[in-house]
Amino acid sequence: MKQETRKDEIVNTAAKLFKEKGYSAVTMRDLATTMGIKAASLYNHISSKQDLLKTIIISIAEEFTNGMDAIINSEVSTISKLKEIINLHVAITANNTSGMASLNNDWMHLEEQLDYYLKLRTDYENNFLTIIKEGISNSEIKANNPEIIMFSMLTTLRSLYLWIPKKEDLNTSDLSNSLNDVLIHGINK
Amino acid sequence: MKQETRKDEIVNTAAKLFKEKGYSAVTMRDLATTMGIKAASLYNHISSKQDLLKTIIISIAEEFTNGMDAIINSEVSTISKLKEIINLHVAITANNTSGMASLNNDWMHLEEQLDYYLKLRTDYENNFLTIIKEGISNSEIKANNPEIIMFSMLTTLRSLYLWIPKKEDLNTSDLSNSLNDVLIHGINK
DNA sequence: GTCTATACACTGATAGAC
DNA sequence: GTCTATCAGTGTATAGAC
Repeated sequence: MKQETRKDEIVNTAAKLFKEKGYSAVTMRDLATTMGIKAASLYNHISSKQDLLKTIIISIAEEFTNGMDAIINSEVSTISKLKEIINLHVAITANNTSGMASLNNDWMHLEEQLDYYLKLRTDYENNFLTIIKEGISNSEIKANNPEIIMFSMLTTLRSLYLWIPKKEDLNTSDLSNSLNDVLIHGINK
Repeated sequence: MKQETRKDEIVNTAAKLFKEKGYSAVTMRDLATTMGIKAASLYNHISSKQDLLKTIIISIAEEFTNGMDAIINSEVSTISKLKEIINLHVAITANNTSGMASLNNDWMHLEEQLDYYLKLRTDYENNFLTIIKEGISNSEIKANNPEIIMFSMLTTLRSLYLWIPKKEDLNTSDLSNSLNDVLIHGINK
């Protein structure tokens, strides 16, 4: 564990507030009050409010990109790859629920980094879709509309940040397994 | 079709802008400019910005409540009830994609109506969960964690607003059927 | 139904003292 | 690392003319 710097504290506090009210509704004075200091003091550690958003979102987006790159290049079955994608989302979200909220809801307020974020996001979705289409080709997956399959899985996984903090006794591997059951095998008997 | 009043035009334009940037990031001047008038003129038709949010969110929330009340009181199988819930979400979302974005993302900015909204939402989720638990009791549904089943279905359905506008050639009944396949029957062969 | 003019609180951010 | 003081710009909303 790296030592948490003052900037890290500010970023983490900002992420929590952004999760509650959204980037635009959180003022630098709100953030400073929560930290127990004055707004001007924040600027000794960060350069702008936008800097906070960028720091929160881009690091998580890159985690997803790196995870997906490893998965798509692994030589396992499609069903195994999908399980690994579920594990990836559960692991990243459990580690940073607040940041996931900003990633999902406030990416449009990125300025300089918006295009870069959108590229990471599009690439991720394309890789996900490729995996599903492979599964349909090799008959591991039913020939449903692949976009709907991806949409359904991805929106569930992207919304995990809403759900994980509610379960105080979270076991990430139990959660991954349950999601795998529901998302892959369906719910009807 | 009722005639669209000036207030309706303002509400619909506001919903579109709220969908793009979120309630807090949209200014009354933005809204006025989009309408082709000055900000002050808006106040001849509405009483406040908050009034717009309330109008957008509460009417949709009540549609969901009414739909759910009909479903939970119908005497059909659990699988049929779940199909009807999917139909309900597809129908409401197809009819008002922008409003669904505000419902999902900006409900926390409601003021007087916040508690009322939260009650409608909690009741809806409890009814949904009751239906799933009934299905497990009567062996229509696998004995997975019912909260995870609801979470997975509901987050997918709540995110439909992101997906429906992308499909220019939308056939709502095809979409409902595809979602039913994926959500109920799973994706693996 | 829309305008101009205006109020006045709040916003992100900087300068410079300690 | 935090403070006080401050600025220029923007926020919602109102009053009153046309």
